[in-house]
Amino acid sequence: MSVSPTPSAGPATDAADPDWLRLDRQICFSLNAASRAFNGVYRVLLKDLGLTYPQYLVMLVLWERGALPVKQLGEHLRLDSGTLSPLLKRLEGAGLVRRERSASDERSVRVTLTGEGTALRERALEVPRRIAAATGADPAEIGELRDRLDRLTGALDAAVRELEQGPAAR
Amino acid sequence: MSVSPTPSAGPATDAADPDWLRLDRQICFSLNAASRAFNGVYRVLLKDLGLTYPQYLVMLVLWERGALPVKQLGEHLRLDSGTLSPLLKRLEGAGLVRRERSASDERSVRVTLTGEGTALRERALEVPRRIAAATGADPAEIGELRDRLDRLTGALDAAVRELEQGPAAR
DNA sequence: GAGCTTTTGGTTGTGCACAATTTAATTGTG
DNA sequence: CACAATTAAATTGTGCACAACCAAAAGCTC
Repeated sequence: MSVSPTPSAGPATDAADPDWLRLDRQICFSLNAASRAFNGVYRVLLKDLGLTYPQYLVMLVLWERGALPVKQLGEHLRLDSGTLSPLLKRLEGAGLVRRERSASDERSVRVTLTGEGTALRERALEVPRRIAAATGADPAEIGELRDRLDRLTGALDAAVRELEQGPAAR
Repeated sequence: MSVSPTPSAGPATDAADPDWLRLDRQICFSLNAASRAFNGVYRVLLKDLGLTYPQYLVMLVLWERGALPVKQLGEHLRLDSGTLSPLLKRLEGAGLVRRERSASDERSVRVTLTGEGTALRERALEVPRRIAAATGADPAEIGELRDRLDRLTGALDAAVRELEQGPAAR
């Protein structure tokens, strides 16, 4: 591969080269740190709105798409019911959404914005600008980073599918 | 800015332009998704070792630096005792580390690798290579992404500090 | 229509992140 | 020495992520 050989040590055990573990840590670690740092900024900015960051994501989808069943909400956000069910109950408890069984399909639960939930959008409008300011990067750079992350996510998801069902061959 | 104006609607309220919320969602959302996708790959690769991803990070630090007090472990990983204490107890329960009060400073708890914990390193050596393969990117691209994320994290952390103590002025 | 599979949500349990509080040991100051 | 302030961990409580499992409702097939 195109991995540059370690210029320093290790003639003896190439596989035990500590650099492998260090390099790796920095990749995954950097992403983890960035994710949590982002979370920290959102935590501060959303405190006034009474929302957590995942709750904000749910509200964004509802503001953009209107009422949705839980299933579709989960598809937009890549979250399953184990995460969404309690989250939506808290949003309902806060008076921002209603959850009501569909009449046509009793299995489906439709999530609808209340008046209060719709009104909250006004106060959320300035959040993106403040986030952009916090990143200290211009929109073009942010866009490039986003594309790169999306490609990475696609590759990682594909790798997981391959790892899980590839070797076992079902 | 380079944000393309919405071709469709909204002449009335510029501040209510839905694009702001959409664009924003994609930045934070992409990072969140990438972080969780990475977590998914690690989950699969680390299952054999009996480690979760944060536990793996702790082990990486210990393999690299040797025994450390909880405080320093937390500084390396940006994690506090609320996260580390139960995590370390689980690692101790798995027989990978020991936790012992320092003799010189009874407040401090020193985390030490057991023989089993040290031995586990051998089996972890192949993880980075498999992660790199899963990303589908060459090391140079990964390195660039890492630098970008680190810069982003720095800017976000600075923004949080400013938001929290700047306005209030202590 | 009886019986099977699929779909949709919910529940439970484990583990992590983080804020807030608590305890014990140490340090600093009079 | 007494006493306040600081420090290191632990604990508690809330919320999210995800796996595993369950239940009810549709949809199918014969």
